[in-house]
Amino acid sequence: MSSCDTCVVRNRAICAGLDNQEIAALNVMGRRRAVAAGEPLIWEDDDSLLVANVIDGVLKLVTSTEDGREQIVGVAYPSDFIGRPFGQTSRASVVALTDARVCVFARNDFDRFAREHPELEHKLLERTLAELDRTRSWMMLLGRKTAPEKIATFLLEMSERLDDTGCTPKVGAARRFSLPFSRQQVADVLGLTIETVSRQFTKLKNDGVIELPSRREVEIIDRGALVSIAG
Amino acid sequence: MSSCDTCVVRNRAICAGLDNQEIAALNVMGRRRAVAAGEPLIWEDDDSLLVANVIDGVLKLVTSTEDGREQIVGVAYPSDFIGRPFGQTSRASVVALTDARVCVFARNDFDRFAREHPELEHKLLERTLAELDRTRSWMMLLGRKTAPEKIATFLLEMSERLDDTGCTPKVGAARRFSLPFSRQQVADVLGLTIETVSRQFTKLKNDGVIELPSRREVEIIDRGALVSIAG
DNA sequence: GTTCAGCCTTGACCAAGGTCAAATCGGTTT
DNA sequence: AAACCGATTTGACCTTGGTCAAGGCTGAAC
Repeated sequence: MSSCDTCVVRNRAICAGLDNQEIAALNVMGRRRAVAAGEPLIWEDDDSLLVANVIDGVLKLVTSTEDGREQIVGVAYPSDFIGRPFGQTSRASVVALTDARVCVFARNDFDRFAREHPELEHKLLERTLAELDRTRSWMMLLGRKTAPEKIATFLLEMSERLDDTGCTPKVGAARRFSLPFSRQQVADVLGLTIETVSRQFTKLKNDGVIELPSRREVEIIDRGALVSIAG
Repeated sequence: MSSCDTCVVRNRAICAGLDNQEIAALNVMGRRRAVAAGEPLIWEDDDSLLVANVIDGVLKLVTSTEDGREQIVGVAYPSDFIGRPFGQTSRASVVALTDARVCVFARNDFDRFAREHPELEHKLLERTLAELDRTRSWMMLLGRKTAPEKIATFLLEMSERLDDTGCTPKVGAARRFSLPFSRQQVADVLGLTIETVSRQFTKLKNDGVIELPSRREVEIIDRGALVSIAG
């Protein structure tokens, strides 16, 4: 029995829709790997040697300047695809934010397999197009939104992606969730400093819009206010 | 004789590599269209009804907030593909910056054709992955770079994309070029205001890094300085 | 239970870049 | 040549968010 048979993201990842024979072939090429929180999986500007599906956990895609400034350019959740197929180098590092499990493939093998399986390439294309849409709307946030707008938008997006109630499949947005990000990482997503993030969080709490039961925990009290701040 | 036969981007656009029969089929589906400078081709949040290849000219992809702030999230040059295949809505408007010619397809027809021609989908995937890389490095610029760094990075990118010397195929970066952007549009690309853009241009001129022979014209005098400012 | 280290919050201050207003420039029309 | 108009530049001023420097929490280790 292949590990794909027991894969929890089997029907949501790009593997969905492949027939048994194809899954078997993929299964031979790939292997599961655990990545501890904080551990990198792919390095910026390195040769692109591997690609992967996220099984569980959350990972960040990050680019840095020489003088150490960081910008998180993407976040990968379970069933997301990471890495740069059909290209020589990766232009972002991939680092686990939480303990994560991924299903990794050598890029060469994956590229070859993908070219032979149009259905897989199609899935990858759809995912890449959706990611491009999401990335572009994040550009609007980075270029044109104020700090309060950025924070509100971020919290709303998180509440759609995460859910602490254990309710699966998710029904809309979560009221309460646990951030996979430290304050610094929130700052790196939004193009702000850690102090500004902290001050905006505190302000939302004081205004009764959110509760902060612990450092990573967020509870949305007044979603309407958040939507209106997000602009 | 099909218009593809005389198409100047025939070997660079996603049509490259298709056989004669495929080109003939595409040719039946598509039609050429002129878009005047300033004229929109696709509207944000509209149903995604068409996709296109750029034949010549430059177009911007732009998203706006309700209160009128704009962010240019992409720029399309000849041979680039625009529009949102395999999706119900477009998340950015596409507007011509210069007079442009495009080769448009009804999205439905294009989607169907693409699914039947894996080689075409592969080309589209490669292009989309490259665009995602470019978009992500622009996120770093928007989130983490200062105004002088943004302007310098922008001018260097423009000098690689544009060339007034008429030298084709291009040999490296142009020393002198004509911006397809107004000052306001430069501001909308970089997440700045028109005044800041103007001041930074003037400063670079006063420092002897660039010349500004006319409003749209730029000549790079000291590329090294520009690279060092870009960081 | 104490200690410790790392993360987070808060305050005082500062500067980059935004805002508002006016002047200037470059083309075009008359 | 004069008038005009939109785009750009420039100047004065101000706000947002960054910087720097203490403190305060919190959870893990002992």
